[in-house]
Amino acid sequence: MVASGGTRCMRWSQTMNANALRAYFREKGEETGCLAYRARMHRFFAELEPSSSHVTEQNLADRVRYILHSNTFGDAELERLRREAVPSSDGNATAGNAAPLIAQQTANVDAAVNIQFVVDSDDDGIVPHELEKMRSILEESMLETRSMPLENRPRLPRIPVSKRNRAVVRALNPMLVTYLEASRDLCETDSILFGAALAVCRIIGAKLPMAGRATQQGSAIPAWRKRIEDRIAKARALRVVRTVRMAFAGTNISLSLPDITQKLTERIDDLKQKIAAWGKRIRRFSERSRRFNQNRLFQSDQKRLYKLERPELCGAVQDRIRLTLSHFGVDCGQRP
DNA sequence: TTCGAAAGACAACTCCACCA
DNA sequence: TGGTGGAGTTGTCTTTCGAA
Repeated sequence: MVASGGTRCMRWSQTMNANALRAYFREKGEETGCLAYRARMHRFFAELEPSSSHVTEQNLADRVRYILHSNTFGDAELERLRREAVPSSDGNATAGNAAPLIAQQTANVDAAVNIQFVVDSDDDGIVPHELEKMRSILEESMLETRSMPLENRPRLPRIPVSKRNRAVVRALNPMLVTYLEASRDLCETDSILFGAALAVCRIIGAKLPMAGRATQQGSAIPAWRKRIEDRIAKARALRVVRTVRMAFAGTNISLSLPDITQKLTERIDDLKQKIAAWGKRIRRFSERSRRFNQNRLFQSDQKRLYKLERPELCGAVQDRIRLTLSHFGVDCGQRP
């Protein structure tokens, strides 16, 4: 990601976020307005995250502020990190109780994840003791969802359709009936259903992103472009004649027969044309996105656009002006 | 029906100016 | 020196639509 100023955006993982907070809490502690804590916090963060040497003091301070205001971590998790960094800090009673609860919940979830249950090959049934385990995960998930603010709910992944996953859903369905019948309003129904979906994810071991939208390692290259580039690489790596020669080795068929030669040539031409077409598609996309960005910058900040694109753009603009003027019969000389 | 492109909305992140 | 608001940029996700 490239943010304003042309520097590359980094992706902050949950571990880095936690370390940023550890450094913040450790150096800032309970004090307010303490002096030079940012430098100390920065040094401590560098110890915790040696690979993040490019993070500046200001970056780190911004990041801490962002984490604290964006619900990246829940209150209980924040309190836990604070107490971990500043052991003398007692915290308030609620948070103090919440931290062990979270720890316990995490432990439960860890234990629940990816149960190796036995699926009966005939009727997709699940053995009774696994059903009990699943029921307890379901109950935990629903309990958790009920007390969780909507914005803190994790984004659930799409679950691939498989015999195993279908069996889990089939096994959970009858368990939901009791809860749904007792549900008094839509909110409760919603919470039950979300809890059930969460339970399915946990049972099958699907990876759940952290609450509040996880930071994912993104790629600047769109997926379709990567696919085309792969295709091109594969097509280029293909040695048609050599492969065919190897395939026919040991037989009496000669590759120099006119019919075979013609077919090979056609195949090679076909591949070449495909590669050219794929390449053109990528170039069209690059050009389009370059123009799109220029237009957007032109609308928002012309000064900046000319500064960034000076050499080629100035030329292009001058050409355009010259063309317009010449259209009205004005001669403006040659370009330098 | 499936796949890919385009467009829009929103989230994530960075930088800078300003104030106390 | 630290805190903060706000602007700007880019990535990701979702929806829509057309082509195969």
